[in-house]
Amino acid sequence: MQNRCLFRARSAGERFCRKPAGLNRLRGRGHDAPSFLWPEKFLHFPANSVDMKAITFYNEGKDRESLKLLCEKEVIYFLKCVTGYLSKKSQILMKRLVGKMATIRDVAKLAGVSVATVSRVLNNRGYVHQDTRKKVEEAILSLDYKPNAVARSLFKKTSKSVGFIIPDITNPFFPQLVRSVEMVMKRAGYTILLFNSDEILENELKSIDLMVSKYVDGFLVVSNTLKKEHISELSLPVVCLDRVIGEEIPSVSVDNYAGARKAVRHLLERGCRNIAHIRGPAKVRTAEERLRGYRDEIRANGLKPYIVPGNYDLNTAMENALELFEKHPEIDGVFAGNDVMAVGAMKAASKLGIPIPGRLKIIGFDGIEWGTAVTPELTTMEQPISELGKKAGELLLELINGGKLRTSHYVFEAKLIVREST
Amino acid sequence: MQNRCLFRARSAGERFCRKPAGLNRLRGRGHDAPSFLWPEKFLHFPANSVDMKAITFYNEGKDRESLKLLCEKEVIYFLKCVTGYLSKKSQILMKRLVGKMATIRDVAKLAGVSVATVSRVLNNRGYVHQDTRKKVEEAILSLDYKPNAVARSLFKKTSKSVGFIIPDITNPFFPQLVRSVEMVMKRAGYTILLFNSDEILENELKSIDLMVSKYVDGFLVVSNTLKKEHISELSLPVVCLDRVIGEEIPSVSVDNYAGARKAVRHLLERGCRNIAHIRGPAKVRTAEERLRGYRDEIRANGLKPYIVPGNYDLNTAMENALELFEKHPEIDGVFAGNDVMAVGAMKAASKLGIPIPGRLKIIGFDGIEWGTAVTPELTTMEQPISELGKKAGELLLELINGGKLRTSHYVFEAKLIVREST
DNA sequence: CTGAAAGCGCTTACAG
DNA sequence: CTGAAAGCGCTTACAG
Repeated sequence: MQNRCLFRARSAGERFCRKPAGLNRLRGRGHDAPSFLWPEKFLHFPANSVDMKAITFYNEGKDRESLKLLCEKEVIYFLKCVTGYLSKKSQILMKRLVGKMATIRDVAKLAGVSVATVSRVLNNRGYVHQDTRKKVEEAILSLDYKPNAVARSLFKKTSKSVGFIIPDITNPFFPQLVRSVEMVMKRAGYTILLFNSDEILENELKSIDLMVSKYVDGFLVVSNTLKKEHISELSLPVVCLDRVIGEEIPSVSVDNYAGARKAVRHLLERGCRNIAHIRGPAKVRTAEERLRGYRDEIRANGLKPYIVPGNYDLNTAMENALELFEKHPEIDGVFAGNDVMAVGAMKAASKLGIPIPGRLKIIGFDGIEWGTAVTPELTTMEQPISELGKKAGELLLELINGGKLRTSHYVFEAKLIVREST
Repeated sequence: MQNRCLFRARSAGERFCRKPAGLNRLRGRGHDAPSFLWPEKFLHFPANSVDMKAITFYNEGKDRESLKLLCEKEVIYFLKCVTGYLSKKSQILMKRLVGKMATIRDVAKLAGVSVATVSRVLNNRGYVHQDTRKKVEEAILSLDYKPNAVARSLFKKTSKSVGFIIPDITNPFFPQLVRSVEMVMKRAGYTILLFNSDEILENELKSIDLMVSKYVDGFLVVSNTLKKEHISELSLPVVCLDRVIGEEIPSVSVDNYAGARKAVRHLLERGCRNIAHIRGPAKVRTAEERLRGYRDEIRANGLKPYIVPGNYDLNTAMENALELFEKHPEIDGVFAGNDVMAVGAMKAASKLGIPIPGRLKIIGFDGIEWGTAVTPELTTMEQPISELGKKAGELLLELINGGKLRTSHYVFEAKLIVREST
């Protein structure tokens, strides 16, 4: 039996890329080897020595064992030399073992056509003869070839991915938003890069730089800190979610002002006269708008406003509500800036033994799932979160496909969901 | 004044890439233009006509106005021709207006060095003379150059990004997990690609294909459906989270069995004798383990098991608990497979007027924030979610950097958090 | 209908 | 210390 050895050892740590010295003397020695075997391409594993056992295996036709051993031993081998006259099955096997993906050239070679042709059938563009197409498709299948997205990106300057900057996924408002955005984008073949910004401008800017360098096709952002200057120079489709950044940047949001007024009106209709508002954090647009809505509605009814600070989180709201209820036992209604704070207020009331909705009625804002978990269930101004996400995703897609950035602002209505707390 | 016109109109929709007919006759006409201006590279905008106003502006030295007009009018212009002898300031301006990023070649040209040298200072590798480095850094700054991550990826076969497949971000267990993973990965310079799988194998496999084609450096996965065959052939670092997939795949999880026994033991210590278990979905490993823990602990104490199905969600659990409580009024303790279902059980009890913890004690599993929102606050077996995520991220990073996939399984303990429901 | 070649924007081994 | 050149894996306009 002839020696089918194709492998060659190098000293450990050695690396080279092209024209390694001495390699031009390398020839195939198998009876089916091409006469001249200049290695076009090869992989490198820091090697110690020729692995005789592997060679023996290989000579005995036990490809799998041989290759496995070589991979384990980290021996250099010359991929192209080998694939040049290995059986198709072994070729695939080898690539797998080595974690090397088949490329368009492999497919072309196997199908006996040019890479251009393969590309054409891949992209279904231009003319390809039926028979040629068939050959190519077979090659693709047998090599389990998957086009390399990175290479495609580099040429097309597009990556089939979009970024999504949110303040904090841990805030129960966002998971649903992310989910609905992902759904639309995935359907269109886009991947989501998720960034939590903690509302810190620097983080947002860093994320944007990263996205740009990765050729994202656009991004969605929920932010108060970001200004239009940061975005408008980007010449990249951007859609703002939940909060409007500027006239020029398309956005999808909810009418917080109207929603707040409606919430207060609901409490009024339920007979409340001393209505407090637990407000969200200063400088957060949604919080400001809800506060304004509360103020205007209270004023319009000639009532006295009670405003306590909150931070859109449970504990601050609970503590401040506790203080409020103790200082102002006349309070009979609370409009909380969001559901989480509403739950905080409910806990405060429960601690003081104030029955809900008997002596105190509470309404929140957002419509997150928490509201149905608590007892009594929370009345709230529900935001159509999924629709927000869906719309934003669709808008972004439209911008990406249309190219030109049209400016448009979509405003959804918050919807009163009456449950047990009012 | 000389005509500094550099722009040339084409008919609408026309596209070309190289050697457009007639262009070899194009010359620069500005006094500072190079003598021969073969366009190496240019951008195309479907154009209508030469914009004389833009040319006038340009001739008057009003670069900004000129360029703006041309961009608006979508006129072809020859980037390289122009950048060839435009002032540095105008160059930057132009690129910005056109949404074209500076490349390494622009930097090289501006600094008067080769791209290799620029690359060297960029990557801080190899020798670069101080003065050269300075020149390059200045060019980088003045062009606001950012290296293109995609091109780098293509060469390096690495993308500084990792995937994260989870069942559903909407499940309150995952946001915190995602957050903590993101934190470790971001610190190391990695971006997260998020995939919601809905536990559907096909989705998971699709996501994996996508990730591979995008050269992710590894990924994290929470899945029951994925088998080791799907992963082990990938030669890509993978870490399983929350659920173990196989001996070979490194994992980070919680000892659900022990946690479940501890939970039941806690109820026993609190005096419960008829303890029910609302189990999680069949075939979900965590659910099975918790069930087994419950069963063994109950059996070890010679008690009778009560097991009702649940689906890790609120409503199913509530309905089934309702039925259970009505059929078995002797039940005095509930161990729910997760917190969400525990809240469901609480709601059921509250509907039937069963006082908690007076006549019924409830304990959950997970330690999600919900538990503190409800009244009474939920006793639970808290999983160290953030630590899980952190550990998983670190493990993945280690695998990515180490290259070799070592197998290791980290198991955390669930911790009893006694609150008001027991 | 098909292939050769140039190019996307980087990095690296090699040869000065 | 620096530059020319090849290559990562694709796509596309052009020339058959």
